[in-house]
Amino acid sequence: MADTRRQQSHRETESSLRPLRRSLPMALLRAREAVMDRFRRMLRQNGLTEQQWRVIRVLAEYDALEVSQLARHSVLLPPSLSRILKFLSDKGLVRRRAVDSDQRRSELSLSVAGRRLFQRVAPRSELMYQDIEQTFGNERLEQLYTLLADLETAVARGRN
Amino acid sequence: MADTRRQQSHRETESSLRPLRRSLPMALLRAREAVMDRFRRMLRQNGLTEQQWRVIRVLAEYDALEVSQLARHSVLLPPSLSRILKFLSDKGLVRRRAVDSDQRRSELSLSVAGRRLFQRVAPRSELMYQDIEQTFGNERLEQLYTLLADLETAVARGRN
DNA sequence: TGCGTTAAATTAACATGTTAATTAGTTGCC
DNA sequence: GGCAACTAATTAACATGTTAATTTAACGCA
Repeated sequence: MADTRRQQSHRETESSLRPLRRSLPMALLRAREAVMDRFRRMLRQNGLTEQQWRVIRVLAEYDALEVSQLARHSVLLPPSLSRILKFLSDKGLVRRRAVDSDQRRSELSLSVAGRRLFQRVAPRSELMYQDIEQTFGNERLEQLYTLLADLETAVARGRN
Repeated sequence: MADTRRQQSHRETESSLRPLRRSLPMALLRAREAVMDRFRRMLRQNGLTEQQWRVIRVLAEYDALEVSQLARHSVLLPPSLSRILKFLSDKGLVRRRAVDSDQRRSELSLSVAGRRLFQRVAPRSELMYQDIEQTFGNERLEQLYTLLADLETAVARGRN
């Protein structure tokens, strides 16, 4: 009887935090890691990190964006994006263009090489998505997208 | 007509990757960031990062674990965990105990101070969970947990 | 016993996450 | 016009993510 605790082993006399299985951040993290594991391998073979690819992908979709917009769309904090943009423009994949009306801002866009890279990698990415759709099922995938968006909205309320 | 492209603006003549709204990794990331934003603020006020708290929480639930197990349960890669354990044991929150049968391994557990910290922070964490449950609804939360676990299983299959 | 192999954990190196501080440019208002 | 307040972006500093290399110990087997 010295140790009857097992799975739910936090002592009942101590503050009782829900078990890890009921942690939403953990569940989201594990699911994301499971999905990204496949993508990361593919991206690495193309010399890209997950985040670098996000930036390229956003620019391919929106054509030209300022840093703030790019940060929002790619879900990157400005400091991270700054470093990534330095890397990508050093590699000649991204171009900067000054904005006349405001010298603090600049517009980012893909270079020709950047577009070529996107065109090469995008099909592989798309294939993986389709594989997931097939394995997981379109219906459940739709449910998941909906729930995730709703969750985002729900927790965003009551902040600020 | 120079720019009729809008949301779905990647040129149709280029390889067509799904729009960002249909990216599962992005959706998972945004949802997680929305949730974590609240937790991170609270944890920081207690001098902890998200990952340090994960480790403490796992140890509170499992009592004593070796590094590999701890890494798996806290969803941290061994290199990250090594650094975090150095930090936590420097702070006196975690203790190491050698394993007799195998000198490469060691067992980690919370110190008294670590347990006290857990007891102080856990209630605040639990409150946030309950707030999310209330805002988002228990039923949808259950659906989400189920879908996330299923997704994990689905994409894990067909790997190695 | 000795040695090649495997395994656990850490360290190394570089990229990103996170918050605070800084820089440079803009705006409002007198 | 000039200055205070504000804003966009970057830089700084430290923590973690990621893969490769290294260290140390255990194991298998001749």
